[in-house]
Amino acid sequence: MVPSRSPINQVDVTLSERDPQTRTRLLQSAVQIFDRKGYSAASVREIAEMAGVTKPALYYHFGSKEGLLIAILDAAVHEFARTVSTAVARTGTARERLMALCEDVFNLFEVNIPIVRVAHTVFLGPVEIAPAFDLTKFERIWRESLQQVIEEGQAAGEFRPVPSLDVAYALMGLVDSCVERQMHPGFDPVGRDGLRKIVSLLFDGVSCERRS
Amino acid sequence: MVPSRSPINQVDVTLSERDPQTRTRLLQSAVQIFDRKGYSAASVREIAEMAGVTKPALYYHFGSKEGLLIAILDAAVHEFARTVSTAVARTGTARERLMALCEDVFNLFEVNIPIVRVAHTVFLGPVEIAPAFDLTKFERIWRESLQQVIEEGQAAGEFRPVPSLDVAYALMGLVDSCVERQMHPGFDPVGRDGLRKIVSLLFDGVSCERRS
DNA sequence: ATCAACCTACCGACCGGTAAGTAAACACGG
DNA sequence: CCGTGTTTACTTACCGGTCGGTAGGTTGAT
Repeated sequence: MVPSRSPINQVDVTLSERDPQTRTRLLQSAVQIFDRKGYSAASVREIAEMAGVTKPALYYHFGSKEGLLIAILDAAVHEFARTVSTAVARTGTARERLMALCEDVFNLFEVNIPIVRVAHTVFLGPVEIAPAFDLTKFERIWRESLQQVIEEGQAAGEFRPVPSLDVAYALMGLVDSCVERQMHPGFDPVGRDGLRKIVSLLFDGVSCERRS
Repeated sequence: MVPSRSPINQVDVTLSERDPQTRTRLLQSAVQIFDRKGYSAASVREIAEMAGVTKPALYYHFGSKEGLLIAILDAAVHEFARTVSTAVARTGTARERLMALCEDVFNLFEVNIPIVRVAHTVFLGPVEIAPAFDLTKFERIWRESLQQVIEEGQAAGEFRPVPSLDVAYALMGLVDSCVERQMHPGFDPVGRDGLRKIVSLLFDGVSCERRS
């Protein structure tokens, strides 16, 4: 398995231009390997080979294995923030906007499952392996956006006056669990329709008679 | 760090009896190390040392690193099944029984967070590291128990006639997300009270006007 | 005498990371 | 337009350390 200038594995390269794609290919390869093997079990050799370069090229661009992971997570958190901020700017009832926000986050995660798995296992996984990167950014961005729309809906008389934080936790839990069901082959995927039905349950309630 | 017969680290041993605690101590040590370092990054040397034995003792009892992991997960799934089956046998309204089931599962997970983290990262983590063990057992046991109570509640006219699977998914998602918030130091823990409030939201609904 | 339950000592493979060399692109004084 | 540092973006070759796993001996109980 010699590192080749024209790697057959995955990303093909137009050839003979020195830099411009190397960094990107390293990032793409790292996401794949981290996804399949996990961060700890992934080897920088394998990542570099898949990208068609050698190990020191990786260290030139990212400094360390952890630097590579942080670069991936950094890009992910920026894309997540972009998705959420555009979703919040929509119009409609608070319920419609919350549903759209949940769907947009679900869609973003669904098309980036490898990155989601990496972030997820790094975040909830072993404490001593955790990189110098604040993964709670994801949670804070999402929670604050949700709470904003929820409180607007309560001010408009659309929602009952329950604590907006609890509603935000509930919505995040529902979306997360739907994403997790997409992540594992042993689960029946719920899909966007399933997500809509489940989130609707939270809005409308399950019990016939309401308490409170 | 010489493996000692009377390990100061964690589990203390009554001393000089040869076998009977070794297997148990290995399991307890493995849970701690897997929790802190993750399965891949954990070393069998370190696990054996913490248990006060040497590596071949571990291989004598469990055959391989993966065998050790499977033994942990096996015990966990049995305790989980026991907890769920006793919780389902309670009396009361369907809502009360579902709430109690969610609380019992939450409590079980809360006092076993290291094992939960190990199972969680192994289950949702890297595909190629996944052991020869069916983690969907957890999901199946829990989902079927929930659906049973939900359908009884619907038959009694206590719940609206929505698909019981959707309600089960929602409840599992809510409980899981509360557990995940307990797992990470960067989150404000929600606790049992938070769980009750969040699950109540699903029963009573958030919107003022119900659709459907 | 047998056997379960370990121990010591060792294996080859692979790990993350680095030192030192090099080819191409670029900067710039003449 | 040319020669010539300087810099960028890598390369080959190597390091000490650790990994999971095992061969074979030892010890105490039955």
